[in-house]
Amino acid sequence: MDFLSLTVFCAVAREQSVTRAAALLGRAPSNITTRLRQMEAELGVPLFERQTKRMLLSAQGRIYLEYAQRMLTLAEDAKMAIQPAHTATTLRVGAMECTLASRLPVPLARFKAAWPAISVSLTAGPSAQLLRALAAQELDCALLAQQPGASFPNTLHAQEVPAFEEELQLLCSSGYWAHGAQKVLAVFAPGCSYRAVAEAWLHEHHAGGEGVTLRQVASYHEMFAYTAVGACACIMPASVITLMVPDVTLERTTLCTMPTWLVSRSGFLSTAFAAFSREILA
DNA sequence: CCAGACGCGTCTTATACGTT
DNA sequence: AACGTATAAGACGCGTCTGG
Repeated sequence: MDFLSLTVFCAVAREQSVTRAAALLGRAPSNITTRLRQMEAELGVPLFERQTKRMLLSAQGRIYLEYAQRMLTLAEDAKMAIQPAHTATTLRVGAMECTLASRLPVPLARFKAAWPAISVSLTAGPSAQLLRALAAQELDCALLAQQPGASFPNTLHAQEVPAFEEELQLLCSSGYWAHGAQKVLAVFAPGCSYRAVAEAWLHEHHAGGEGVTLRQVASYHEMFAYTAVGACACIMPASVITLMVPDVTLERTTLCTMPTWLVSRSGFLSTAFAAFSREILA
């Protein structure tokens, strides 16, 4: 078993196809097939269930994939330990849009200066989507909001550390709640942790949301613009409001604080991730 | 120590086979 | 017919062995 075989195995597992894995790795499909057969012969178990047009991981294959990825990460780490300036690697980071905008620019700049050979791939999304991507091994780590005490899904086997404390504020135009008209609360799509806070707040303060409708928006800028013109109210982190630098008079009421966690799969620790964690938690 | 012979592993190409 | 996997045959590169 060598690292090339592990790379081949991981590629087929990811693509679910020998042909696509072969194209990805720049090799002939038969070469990929041979590698897999050698691995299966050596291990004595089938790593894949061959279907008509798909290669699906067997139960043993799924177990082995985790180890294969760890071995490849470890190998990359070893190279980085020897030649930190010349080992190109990518750290896949997921983060909520607000965290990306308000919290990450400074630590990311510091990280890039200290580790120029490490590329950072950034994915923005709501917390639930980031958790799914983390579980599917599409991300190495993610920054997402979760109430203290709430647990992450068992399937993820997550390890998490608190990174930031966000103060969530209710933002609205002056006297917005005093008007008699139908009220609107701007929120992000389901899966956003702050939307859950907004819904809980509605439930508690507006009889389960009676008389208030939710308007789904795609960005904080959209949310802020609707709020500024008095079309709705919204709940957003104070750090994001600060970024907007509003020159309009809006009422701000602090509702609660909520931690943002740096989450990764249990046992995952690469040099790149360790360095990134240090910058984030500094 | 060096050069050639040899064996082994890995690769590609061509082709067969099964399924949709 | 198109797509995907498996197999066979031959080419190539590399390491080891051996004789000069």
